[in-house]
Amino acid sequence: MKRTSRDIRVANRFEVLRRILGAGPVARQEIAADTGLSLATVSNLVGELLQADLLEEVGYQDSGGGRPRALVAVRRSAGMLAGVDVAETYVHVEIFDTALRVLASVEEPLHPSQESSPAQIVAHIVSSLRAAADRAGVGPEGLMGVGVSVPGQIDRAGGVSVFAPNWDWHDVPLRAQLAEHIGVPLYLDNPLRAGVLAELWFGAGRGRDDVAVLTLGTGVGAGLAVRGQLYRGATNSAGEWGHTNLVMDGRPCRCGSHGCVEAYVGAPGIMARLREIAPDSPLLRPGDQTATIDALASAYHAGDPVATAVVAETARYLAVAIADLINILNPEVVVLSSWVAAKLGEPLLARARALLGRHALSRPLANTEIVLCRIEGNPVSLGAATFALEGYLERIGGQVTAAATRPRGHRR
Amino acid sequence: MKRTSRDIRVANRFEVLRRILGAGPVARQEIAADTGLSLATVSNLVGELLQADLLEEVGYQDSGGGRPRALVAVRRSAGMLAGVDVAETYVHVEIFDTALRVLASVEEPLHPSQESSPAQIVAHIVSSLRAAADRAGVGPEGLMGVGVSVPGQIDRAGGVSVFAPNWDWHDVPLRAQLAEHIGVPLYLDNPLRAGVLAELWFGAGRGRDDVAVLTLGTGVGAGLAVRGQLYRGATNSAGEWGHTNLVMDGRPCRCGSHGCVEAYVGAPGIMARLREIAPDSPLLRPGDQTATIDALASAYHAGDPVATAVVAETARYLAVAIADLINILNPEVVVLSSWVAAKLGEPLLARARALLGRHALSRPLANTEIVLCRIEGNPVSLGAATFALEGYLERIGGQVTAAATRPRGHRR
DNA sequence: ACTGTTTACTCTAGGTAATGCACGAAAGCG
DNA sequence: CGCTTTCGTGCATTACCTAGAGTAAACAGT
Repeated sequence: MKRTSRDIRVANRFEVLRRILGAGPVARQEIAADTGLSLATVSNLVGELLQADLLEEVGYQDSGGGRPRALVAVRRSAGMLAGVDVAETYVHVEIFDTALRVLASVEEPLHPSQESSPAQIVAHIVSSLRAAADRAGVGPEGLMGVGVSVPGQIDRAGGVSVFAPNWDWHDVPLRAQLAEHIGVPLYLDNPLRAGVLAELWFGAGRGRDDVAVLTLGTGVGAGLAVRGQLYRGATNSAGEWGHTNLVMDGRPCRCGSHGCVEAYVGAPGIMARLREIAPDSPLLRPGDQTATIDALASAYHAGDPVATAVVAETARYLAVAIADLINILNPEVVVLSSWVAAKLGEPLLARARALLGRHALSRPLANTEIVLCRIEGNPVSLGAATFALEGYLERIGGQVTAAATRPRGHRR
Repeated sequence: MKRTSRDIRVANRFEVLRRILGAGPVARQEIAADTGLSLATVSNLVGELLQADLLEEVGYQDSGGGRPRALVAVRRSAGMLAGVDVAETYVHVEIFDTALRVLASVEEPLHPSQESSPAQIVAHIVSSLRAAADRAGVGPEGLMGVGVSVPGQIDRAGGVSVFAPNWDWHDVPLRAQLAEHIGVPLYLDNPLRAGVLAELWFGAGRGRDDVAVLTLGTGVGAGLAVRGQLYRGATNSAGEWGHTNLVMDGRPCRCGSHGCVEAYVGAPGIMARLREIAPDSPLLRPGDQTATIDALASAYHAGDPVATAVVAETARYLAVAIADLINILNPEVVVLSSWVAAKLGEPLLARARALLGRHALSRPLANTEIVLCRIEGNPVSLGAATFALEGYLERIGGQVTAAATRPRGHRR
């Protein structure tokens, strides 16, 4: 692992921009105090970002007798980024401004049975990206970068979908295929990693070193961050928490193994539990996970005993699985994300919390914050766009150091 | 996580010394090629280490017509380090030379029922350290540093044993108490972290980024390394793999939970299995884990069906638990260490390997090497001494750059 | 208005690191 | 005794971060 001083610079650049994004208009002094960097360095980095037109000075803050503090904020019109979330049943594209606020979004459905070839998926990505960019008033070539999240295992550096079980893809050079249609920098990765990036920049992971972001949806997994940076593992497939063991020789899992976490706390697992508890329940919508989870959520809030039993039992499994993660990784914060967490997260987490003490070691547990994802909109497309933002930040800067902000044009 | 250029320097210093320790006498050129550092930088770092007397030039290598390459090696007489492994039933001290070869070792037994106060343990550490240093021909004050591994959770920076379940210690300021008797730098941590440090410097973890070292003994746990560095987690308690779930509502574990990995693959767990399979087996030595595991090992090699069944069943559990770790962490290498692995590791690993494919995802599994610990002697005291070595390396250097090795005193 | 005070920012110098390049060192070869 | 080859190191350069000096922009009291 070759480390260079450039890495420090880039990390500091990330950090400064993150603070500004998180705190809105903010003074240099405050950034310096928060990051522990010297004021000179912050001033330098801010100058760099100002010159790159990513920031602007937006006002002044009285400082009680002295020179007022200039407040810097992200120049939202500096450019646009796109984040693409490709899932089994849809392609979701969002266009963001440089403050990562959604400007436009487009979703196209996918029909898993008929649409599974790379060419078809690529066509959907390209067409929905064009449509979204159009709505945001920019040509696709005007974007600063595009991040794409696709399920499965990704060779990020090569831009290759190494293996996507849902479409049975093997070594599909997705980035190259997309590059034929899109002439801006492309970043490919998977939803777990996009999710953790979104939390690190905009969610509960801000300013934290060690983070686990649990994706609770149809599939289940964890995105991990270590020392403030996304952790990928040896082959970019760390975080497959959904396929760790929960019950020896338990339910079969779609991964081929038995007793995986996913088989118990993923949406199909929850449906199976509902079927076990009440085979004829009207809450059960065969073939429709979303509707079933929705029905469970509203029945739970209405006090329905079947829904309560399903939630309680699911929380029992979830608690054990979260405890495992806490014991192994000792993270500062664990975030529950994705659609099952959005719909059922609150009762699941409340009940799981009460059980965690039975399984997690008490000291790591006491030092771990467990929260629901608070990011509005789709964290995966946000995270994908953040890959593009990071890529852009890595490219800027260099020889720019001196006298970047000379003409101030101050009031009066 | 504040990163500074000093960290880079220290990391490079570690890396260079690691190569020299691993490869024996080696030329600067080779180090540069291996590490990717420029020859100038390597020369600079080597000069620094030469001036600190940690290295010496030991010979020359013909280079076919040109100036011969000078070979540098560790000057083993440069000083001594101590590593202390404190366990439930013994205190084991080893004195090492600067190449981390054992010069002397002393072991004192502990009687857990009578000796559990910090003062008693400290007395044992101090007395055995004095005895060992004496055998190595050095006063305890002549050591370059002492690393101490004690079980439980450690506040490394503060040198405090935060919690040690076996002695029911809470917040014992062990380093301060030891410092009253030992006037050299002291480093406190736990066996999991010592074990992974030993593997990173001297074992299967050399040159690897992401490593998991499994400790299979009475207790079970994992030491983790990420990006080539020990991973501690938020409160220095990452790696408690032994207390992750293997069987929902399974065997009670001494941690208070149920169904933990430790309860199935730790030595007491293996004994319990033997008792289940053959309650009257002569292999069973009640109250003596070591003898029982020894008996199992030799019976296994003699083809005994009971021992075979016990090993096979244990391997089933071990395979699942290792698969979990591979799926979550995607490490490059997994090392099986500690005394159960030493005695029974070969058959356990052979059988577990055959089962791993059923539980671990195939691509991460295919990229993970799983090996037995090849370190001779006690990896925990070696790792503890390595903490002291790292501390020493962090302190040296600074203004030393110029003309360090001028008088060469070349042959002829 | 003027002067001092306070606070914010920037510039310069200095320290640390890595590295490319050139030159001296140390061989072998004719 | 040059000539060639290959090492190793000093020096200059570049790229970081930081302390501290200096400058800018306010306010307060004469």
